[in-house]
Amino acid sequence: MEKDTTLASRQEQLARFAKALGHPTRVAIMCFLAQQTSCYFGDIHEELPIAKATVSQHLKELKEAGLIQGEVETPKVKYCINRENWEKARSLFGEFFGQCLCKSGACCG
Amino acid sequence: MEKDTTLASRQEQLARFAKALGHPTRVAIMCFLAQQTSCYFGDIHEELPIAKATVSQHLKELKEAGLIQGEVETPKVKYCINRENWEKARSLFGEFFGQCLCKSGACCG
DNA sequence: TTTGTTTTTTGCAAAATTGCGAACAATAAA
DNA sequence: TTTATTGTTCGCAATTTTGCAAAAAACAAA
Repeated sequence: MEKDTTLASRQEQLARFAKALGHPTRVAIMCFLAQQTSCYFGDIHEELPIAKATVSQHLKELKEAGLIQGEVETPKVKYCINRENWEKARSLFGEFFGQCLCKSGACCG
Repeated sequence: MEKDTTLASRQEQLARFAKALGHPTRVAIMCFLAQQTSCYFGDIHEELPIAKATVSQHLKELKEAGLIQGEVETPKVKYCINRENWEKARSLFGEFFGQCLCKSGACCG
């Protein structure tokens, strides 16, 4: 089973990542995770002015998008960026913004 | 009135852009606009397997996020990327993915 | 076993998103 | 004026998202 790298599938993957980043709280979580060595649930919750159930929900979405991963260290849970997928996202966004710079002089004006 | 460049406001702006890009159809529209010299509504609609009302709705959201702009050329409407905001988005995503590369050796593992 | 700690899940309500057909708006052409 | 052309808006339904409190899960410690 080969990896699907068609334009459509890359666009879908980009949209999936973008959707996960489409909420300020989730962007804040990603930035926080990127700058911390310890990243337990409680640390993340402490940073945010929202209920822990809500934090958990946002973490779940980031996890399902593949941007982060969680590791149980009973009774805590340590969260971190999923480096492999993070790199994939970086690459897709890079390609997206690269090709969309109107090289051909397209666009209005 | 100064421009707000706090971390929180940049995160919010990034989330707004990301949210607009959080749907495969809208990503496809952006890619299409970036590669065309003519970009009338009809051309965009032709590319997509969805009703024109739906296309119009997606264009409206991209416009409200500031990523594109429309210009009436009766009876058509010409759409194009909003270069200024596009550059702003590119910069924000660049910063985001740049700082989140785990420079400090943070993250698990 | 009971208690305590940490996080997830559940249940609920409000709001937003998605998609479509039909109706409408704006203008040019016949 | 009537007719065509091109897009937008409206009204509707189905689904998803967002946020929270309360309950549940998982396990260590007393």
